[in-house]
Parts: sequence; C-alpha cells; structure tokens
Amino acid sequence: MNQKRASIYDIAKEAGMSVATISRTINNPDKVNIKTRTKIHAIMERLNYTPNALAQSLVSRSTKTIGVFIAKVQNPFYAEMLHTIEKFAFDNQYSILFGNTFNDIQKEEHYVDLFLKKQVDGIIFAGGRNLSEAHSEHIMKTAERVPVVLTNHSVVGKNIYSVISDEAEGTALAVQHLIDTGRSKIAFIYGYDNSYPSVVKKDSYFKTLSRNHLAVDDNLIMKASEDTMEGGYNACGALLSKGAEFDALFATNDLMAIGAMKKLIASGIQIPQNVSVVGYDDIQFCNYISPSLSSVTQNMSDLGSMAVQILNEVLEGKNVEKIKYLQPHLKIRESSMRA
Amino acid sequence: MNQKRASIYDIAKEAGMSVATISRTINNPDKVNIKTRTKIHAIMERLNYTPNALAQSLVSRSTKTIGVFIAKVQNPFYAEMLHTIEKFAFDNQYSILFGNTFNDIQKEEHYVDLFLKKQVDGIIFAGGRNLSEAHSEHIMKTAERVPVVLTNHSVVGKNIYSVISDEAEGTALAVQHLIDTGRSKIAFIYGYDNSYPSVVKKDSYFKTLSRNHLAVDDNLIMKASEDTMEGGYNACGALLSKGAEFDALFATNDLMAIGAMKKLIASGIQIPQNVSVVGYDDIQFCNYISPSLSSVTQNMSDLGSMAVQILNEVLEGKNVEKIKYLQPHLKIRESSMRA
DNA sequence: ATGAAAGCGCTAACAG
DNA sequence: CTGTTAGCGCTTTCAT
Repeated sequence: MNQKRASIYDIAKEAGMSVATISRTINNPDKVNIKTRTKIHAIMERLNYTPNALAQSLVSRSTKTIGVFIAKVQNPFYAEMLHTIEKFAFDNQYSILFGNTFNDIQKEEHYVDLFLKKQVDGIIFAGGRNLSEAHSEHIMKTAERVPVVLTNHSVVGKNIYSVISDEAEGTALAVQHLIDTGRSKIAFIYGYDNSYPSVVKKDSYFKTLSRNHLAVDDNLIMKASEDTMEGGYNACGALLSKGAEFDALFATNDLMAIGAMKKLIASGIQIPQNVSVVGYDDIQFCNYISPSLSSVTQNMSDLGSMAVQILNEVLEGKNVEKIKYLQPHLKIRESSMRA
Repeated sequence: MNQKRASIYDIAKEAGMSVATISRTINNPDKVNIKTRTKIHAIMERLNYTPNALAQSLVSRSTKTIGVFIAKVQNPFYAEMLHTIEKFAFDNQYSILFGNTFNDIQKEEHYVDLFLKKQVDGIIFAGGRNLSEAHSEHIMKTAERVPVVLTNHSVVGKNIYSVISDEAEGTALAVQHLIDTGRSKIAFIYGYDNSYPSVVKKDSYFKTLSRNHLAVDDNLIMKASEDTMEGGYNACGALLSKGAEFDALFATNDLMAIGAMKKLIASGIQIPQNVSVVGYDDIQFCNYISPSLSSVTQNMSDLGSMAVQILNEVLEGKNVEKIKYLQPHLKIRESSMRA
C-alpha cells in the first residue's frame, strides 16, 4: 500500500558509504566530514527518509513516550490537564500515548499492559483514583516497570510520585466561606464513595461543620449517580423532592454544581438569594454561566505540568521529592454572594 | 533504574527451549504442545515477562498505533470526539498517540514527523483545519506515508479520507429557524477567517438570509479573537458597544455562543425576549446553562467513531468511500424560543 | 573520518 | 511439535 520506506541501508548504498556513517550524520553530525554529511543529507531528502524510531528505541531502550491516563476527558477539568500535560511533554520531546479510563480498572489494566509492551518511559495517572486495594496493587506493580506519577492521589511505593492539591483544605475554604456568609444548612453532593477525592472532601466537610459547631444533617448529603452535570441535576432533584431544607450547596466538582444550579433555577429557587452554591475545580465555565459559579481552583495547569516535570526529572535520573503539594484557592463569584 | 526486562531468550533458556517455541506460544498457541505451553506460561509469569512491542512491530511492520490530532481539547466538542475516537480505537486494539495542535501548523508538522518516525499506522486530524495551501500540501505529503482521515474538512488526494457533517446545511437550519421565529436582524459571530468551518458557515449564513430576502448587514458580522467563550463574550461586547442592533445571534460554535450570552445577560438584555441565540456543536453544556442554548448537533460521537472505523477499514485493506457525509440537526431550546 | 560487525527482541521461513 | 537462522532498522564499540 505505502511504498516501502527507505532504510538506513538504502541511504548507505546510494551514498556509497557504510550505515555507520549514515547513523552518525543523524546522531553525531560533528563526527562526520562536512562534505559527506551534506551529500548524505541530500540523499535522505531525495529518498524521503525518516529514521525508524522503533529500531532506534530498540537499541537505545528509551522511547521518549509516556502513557497518560485521564479519568474522563469530557470533564473540562481533565481536558485542561491533558492539554497542559501535552504541552509540557511536547516541550520536553515526549510523545503521549493516551488512554481515557473512566475509572474502569479493567480497562486501565489492559491499557497499562499495552503501554508497557510499547515500552513507554513512564506513566501518568491523572484523575480521581479508585481507593480499592486491588487498584493500589496494580499501580505498585506498574511502578516495578516504569516510574509512575499520580495526580491528586497518593500511593506509597518505590518509583511512585504524586502531585496533589490539598483537597481537604480546598473544601474547608469553600464550606467556611458559606458559613461566613451566613449559611448554616449546607447540602453536600459528591460523586463516588470509593474515590480518594470524594472521601477527602466529605471528611473535610464534616470537620469544617463541626469546627463551626454546626450539626451534620445526613439528609443534606447526596451521592450523585455520576460526577457529571446530569448527576448533579438529579442529585439536587432528589434533595428537593425529599424535602430537604438547605440554604447552601457544595458539590465536589463544578459539573455537578452546574447541574444542581440548573435544577435549582428550574425549580424557581434563586441563587444565591435562597441557596448559595460553590463548586470545585474552577473550570472555565464557572465564569460564563449565569449566575457565575464560585469554585475552588486547584490550578489544573500546575497539576498537569508538574506531573510531567516530575516524570521528566525522574527519567533524567534526578532525585525528586515523592510528593508535591499544591495550594488550592477559593474564587468567589455570583453564586455565593451574601444574600 | 528498572531491572532489565526479561526477553524471549531468557524465557527460552529458563525453559530449555528455543525462542521460536516461546514466540509461538505467544502468537500461535495451538501450534505448541499444551504441556510445554503451560510450562512456558508459568515461566513468563515468574519472570514477569512482557513482549517488547517495538521488536514485534519492527518485524511485523505494524504498530497498531494511530496518531490523533485534536484542534483544541479544551473545547468540549473535541474532548467528546477524542473520547469516542479513543473508545473505538481501544475496541479495535489500537493505541492512540495524541497531539493537541491548536491549529498551529508548525507544531502539527513537528508532530507528524514524530508520529511517522514512530511508525503510526495512520493519522486522524480531528478539528477545524486550516485552509492554507501549505497546509493542504502538508496533509497530502503525510498521506504519502500513511492513510489520513480528516473530520469536517476535506482535501482531495490519494490515501486521504474524510467524514464531514454538512455545516452549510446545519447553519441554514439555524438561521432559518431564527427567521421563522420572527427574527430579521441576525448577528453572526465566527472564529477564524481561514478555517474551513468558518468559511462554510459564513457563506451559508449569507445564502440563507438572501433566500429569505433579508439584507446582509456587515455591521452584524463579528470576528472573535478566538473561538472560545472569552472570544464570544468580547465579540458580543464589540457588537453592543458599536451600537449594532440585532434581535438574534448565531455563533459558529457553542463556546462563543455561551460567551455572547453571558455578555448579553450582563448587559441586561433578555434571552430570548430581546435577542434569540443559537450556537453550533451541541455540547452538553447547552442543556445546563440558563437559559439553555439552542444549537446544531453534528453528532460528535459519530464523527469520531466513523473516523476510526474508516481508518480501521483502510488498514484492513478494505475499499472505503473517500468521503462520508453526516446530517446535522437543530436542537431548539430556551435561548431561541419565540419571543 | 569511516567501516565491519555484533546486538537490541522478536518473527517467520525452513528443516527436521 | 520444535529448533536454527536470517532479518526487521538502527546504534555502537572496535578497528583502520
């Protein structure tokens, strides 16, 4: 179908030289006479030659490729992270093998095998990780082969690094802000019972309430069917239809918060007059919906870029801290203005 | 750093067999005695063996890897496409080498070289392509090496396939709908002068107006600085501040439409009472903002999945239509209800 | 400055 | 059913 690609031998024959010289003009040009070098370049041009990275990697034992797992690209938060990861990877000459895992551990394992076969230099797991024992083991097993970087999740082990933004702190900021602006019945919508971020946030929500001598009302805590706008919409609907009374709502990500807002508005509830809303992630849409949505930012670009940087340094043999922390910030917008 | 990986030779030695047998138990198990097969499997397990795909691909001349270029993952429309592409690729055993190009032709060329070196089996360009001569040539040159599939853009040439949704038709649907609901001064916001989708949509906008005997008012046509929410916000602001009068607004993608809506709302203009708004792409957010946004859907998942399917069939040597068309549909929501 | 040859890990005839 | 071996395209000593 595609004409056979020219190999280094074809170039050598055409130039009347040995393959070693061709290889050198590619990798160590200065070790080659400038005249022969230009001659060879001309031939490579003419034959439309491209080095075969497979062969190169086979001997160099490095592919300059990293595997990147994203929980769910559909969430703009992760899309943004993927973007920054890609940008920094590109700048550091890495290619990205991409996998959207949907937190499906089966799929993830399958992918890891695949990437390992393809000899990736390292793997980044970006996104809310599963808390199961099995999953931790899987990550540790992966780390036996290549360095692994996790974002917003931490597994202790050799060859495993993480960059995490302090989600307990971020949640505390959000909840405290709601309390400080006069709210006391704060609903809490979250996505998954067994994911690290959900657990951390729920715990912090409890603590912040009790620190302020507010009782926890189980009726105000609602698990969404999934951490999407639809999930948030339905969770809020469930809250409403069971007659829960709340004057504020915190959702563990912006998508769910946006979905919940839609439901509130559709139900004739005023934001923030009747219910104040805060989300998490600070995706761009927060600014552009109406009313604009208050949110906790975790500097997604930093998360992504640091993940790549860490991996890059590890691959360069540098000594790297196993865990880096990022500080979250609260962005207050219309949805949580004082009533 | 990482202990040397076991090779097929290590397995062979350990098992007291030749590498051929090992290779066979991996690729043609039935040609191997079941007893030796299980024995070998045990050893592979024990030595934590993974076949090296580089070596395999070097001889098989196929990597089962495709390169995927996305214009901008940050746009949920493309994120969704990436997702479906990934899903279908996964189902067909392909891995994805991912590049976010931002329509930067330099970066794209660099990436294409890289992917070609890595011997991808094919390349998908997803997203609004550049109209320049140089760019078409680049695609054609790429297609000399591997099959290429374009979404929503078409370049005629050997080894180039495209799946395009009829954006002229989609735009006509939107504009006609605005006219049919009593609007006559329809503002038009678009992103780039030299991108295929923009050109097609603008042209269709003109035609639909004139088909309805409506005059084109240059004052109502506004180019955004970029095809984002911010771009739409600012473009709408520019329209407003120069005193343009319009009772409807069509933006060539949802992000810009959402940005424009935000500006309208911030300016005290009622949607749809004063200005009716329609976007393009039908991203999920359309349903969850308030008021919900009417939009033209082009079945992003179909676009993505068909792209992979086409590539897959081409790679399997099947005969495939060079161009497939998809039919767009208009989704009417609150933002363009009759005033 | 250049060449010969071994080896990276694997597959696929060909032989037995 | 199993082994031998050439070769995939490239890099890298070791000579010259």
